[in-house]
Amino acid sequence: MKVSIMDSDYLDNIFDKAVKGTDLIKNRKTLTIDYVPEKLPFRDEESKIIAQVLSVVLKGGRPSNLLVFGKPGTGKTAVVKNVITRLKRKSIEHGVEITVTIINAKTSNTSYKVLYDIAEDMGINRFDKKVRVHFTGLSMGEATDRILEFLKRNNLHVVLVIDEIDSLVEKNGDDVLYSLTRANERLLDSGFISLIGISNSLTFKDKLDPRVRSSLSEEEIVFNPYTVIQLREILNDRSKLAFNEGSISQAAINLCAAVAGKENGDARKAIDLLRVAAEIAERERADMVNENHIRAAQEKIEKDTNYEVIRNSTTHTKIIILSILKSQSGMTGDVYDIYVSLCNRIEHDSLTQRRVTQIISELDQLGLITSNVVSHGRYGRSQIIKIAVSPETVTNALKDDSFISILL
DNA sequence: GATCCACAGGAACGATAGGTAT
DNA sequence: ATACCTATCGTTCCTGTGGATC
Repeated sequence: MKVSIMDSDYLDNIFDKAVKGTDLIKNRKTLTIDYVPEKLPFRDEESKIIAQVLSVVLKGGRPSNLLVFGKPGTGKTAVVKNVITRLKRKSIEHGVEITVTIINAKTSNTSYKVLYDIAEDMGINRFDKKVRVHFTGLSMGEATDRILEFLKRNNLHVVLVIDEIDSLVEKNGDDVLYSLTRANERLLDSGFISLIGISNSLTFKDKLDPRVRSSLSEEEIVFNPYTVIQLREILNDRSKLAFNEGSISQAAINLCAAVAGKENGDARKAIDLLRVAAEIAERERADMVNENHIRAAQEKIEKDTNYEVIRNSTTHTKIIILSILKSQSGMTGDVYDIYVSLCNRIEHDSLTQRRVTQIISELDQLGLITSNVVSHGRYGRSQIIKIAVSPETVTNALKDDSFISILL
């Protein structure tokens, strides 16, 4: 009986703690990806330029199209969003009507889905039952026509933000962008579209058709990565909002900044790291987030993402990952042979080598494996493929699949 | 220097699935 | 009922290539 009393004390303690809010974290929301702070440190210049470009809209003019470049986590999206909310506020003050549509090209990963999202966001489907842009079934041309028709009829001034625009072009080419940049010619004076493209890739422009390129990048702005010192200050600011006084050590913040600094100055990752570290510290019921929590968080993030990616792959992809793990040499031919024999063992049809190399290069892009092309002279050219994840993570993730677990 | 291996990776295309227009 | 739309996964066919060996 003694035990159960202790138990209940112990539980009470947890609940009390939770209720009293003696947690480390004061405001959890400020550590999530969606949170956009009021002021973004070190991005004044960039904000100014974007604001200047867009300010034309307040006088009823069409702002130049704008292309925003920068590595992930350099604050592109946040700055653009910030400027736009301010612009909206001002436009209401001045009695100017503008429509702002923000879409993410990575989540809506096909050309048609992009158009659908635009239509949805602008509210076409709510206004007009007859000329809706449906989820599917329309031709691309018809969908664009309907969107433009809608703009024309309502004389809308649209600022269209396409986030991660590079992933759209990568996968589907620039057809959509072409028709969007040409849209103003068709609209004449009834309404307009201003495009703001946000790209993670600096070489994005090279993949565009020259006509699209020149029209899309009437204005350009590059976001440089944050330095470690800047990251530290950002994290300091953020942790003042997020944590209770004295719940995080300066050393932990410094380490966090250093880690993220190594990863291209990615502020998003830095903040993510902070959040996971805080969660770990809370679970341990530590009274302060310290450097060890940051290190643990780093490990956890890496493991979790890889685990999820593998677990959610198709059977073929899983077998290929396993083949790479089992292969001694890591050469394509070797991996493929192993793959085929594994497929035979579970009586699963095997894919052609062409398809397998494609899947392998997809895995490479995800960072699950590394591959280098090596020439063996007379004995041909091949990739050397290696798993970039710990073998335990792989086997853990594969264990859940009853099909595959036999092969382990 | 020519040859030739063992692939890499582009292009075109088909089957299938989910849908609209008339 | 029929024509037509796009996306995804896969196949077939193909051209290109770094460098050890002849």
